[in-house]
Amino acid sequence: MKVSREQMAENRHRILDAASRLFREKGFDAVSVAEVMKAAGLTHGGFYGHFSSKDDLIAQTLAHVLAADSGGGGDLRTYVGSYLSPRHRDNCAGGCPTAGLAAAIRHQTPAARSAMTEGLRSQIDRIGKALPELDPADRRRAAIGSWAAMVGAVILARAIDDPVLSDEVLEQTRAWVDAGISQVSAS
Amino acid sequence: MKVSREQMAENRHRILDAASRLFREKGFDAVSVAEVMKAAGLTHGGFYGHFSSKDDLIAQTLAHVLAADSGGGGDLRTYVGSYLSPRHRDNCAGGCPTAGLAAAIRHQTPAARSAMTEGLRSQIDRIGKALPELDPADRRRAAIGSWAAMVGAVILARAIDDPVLSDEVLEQTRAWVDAGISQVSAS
DNA sequence: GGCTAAATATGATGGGCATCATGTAAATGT
DNA sequence: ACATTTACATGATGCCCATCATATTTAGCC
Repeated sequence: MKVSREQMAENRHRILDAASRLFREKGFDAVSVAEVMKAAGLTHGGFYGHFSSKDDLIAQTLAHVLAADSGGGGDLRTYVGSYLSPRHRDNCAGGCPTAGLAAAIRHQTPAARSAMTEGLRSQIDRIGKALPELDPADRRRAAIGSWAAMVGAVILARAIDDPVLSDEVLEQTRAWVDAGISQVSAS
Repeated sequence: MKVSREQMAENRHRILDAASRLFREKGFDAVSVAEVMKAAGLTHGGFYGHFSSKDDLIAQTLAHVLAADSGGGGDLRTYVGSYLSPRHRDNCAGGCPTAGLAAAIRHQTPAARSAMTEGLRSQIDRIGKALPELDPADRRRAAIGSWAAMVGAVILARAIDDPVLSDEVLEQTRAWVDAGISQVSAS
């Protein structure tokens, strides 16, 4: 049955949100189109009215979730602390899309890779802006190095099957990033 | 046809090597059992004589490749430099299994996760041993923080669709890790 | 109010893949 | 040397999934 324009727009939004959560939680391959539609409260039939293919859904979902990805205008240390927390590690579905999906981007279409690239570019810029006390070269290096460590630590912490070591990876990386930012600031 | 004991052992080894390369290059899901066997010079029929399932192959492949993963007894800065090189970024199939597979471990069986955990534990220890000038607490923090940054940077560099930014992520992370190691050493 | 087009539902279709069944020939032990 | 076991090959089987075909209902326009 046909639905109103605004209902359709809301449906589309729900599909993207559902896809975003499911992809982060289970990976692109392990989520079926039908599963996404069901999570959005629809059936699989209407899917191709919204997207031309599953690859198209992936690309649009990435653009959607990376645009929404704030990173916060707040204090960088606070952000690092929450990023490198057990809570974030355990919340794949609602957590950072870069940590959850960056490694899988390699196997996706150019459109998806492009969306991820732009998301990373702006994330690096955002972190850089949170380090105004540094000169531009140090700022760039600190932003990229910190971001790589943060993403890497969450990926490793999620891969590790021992809660003690997993917690340690998060906490030591937090201390390391904090120290790196401070040391550069002091140099 | 039956083959000799040693031929069978060699076949098994070839299967694991082929699987290791294919998994790193294309991911666990995108590689079929038949593809692995073909790459090993066999047909898919004999597979279940060597492994009880594809999941079993994944777990054994991880144990195989992570045991072989040296990380080198050489200089840490040299290792970091080669790890964070465009050459390594572009060589998924032959590159670090952690960078290629860690993010996918989340969706694998407990046996696979356990193999990855042990691999990471020994890798962190190895990096720590390459920092003998630090006291134990700093050493541990530097080892974990550096390793997280290295893995994260390679994953990000591989995800990015712009060679300039991708190269920059590698190079800036290399500089950041170098500086971090030095700063801690000097503190 | 009635017509038309569009959004979604239900129900195929076809291919890929993990796993299994069976055949075959060679290695191993006596 | 022979029997037997066994490692591998060939050839199903059945499931899951992306995509398509068709039906249905209702929004949007006159």
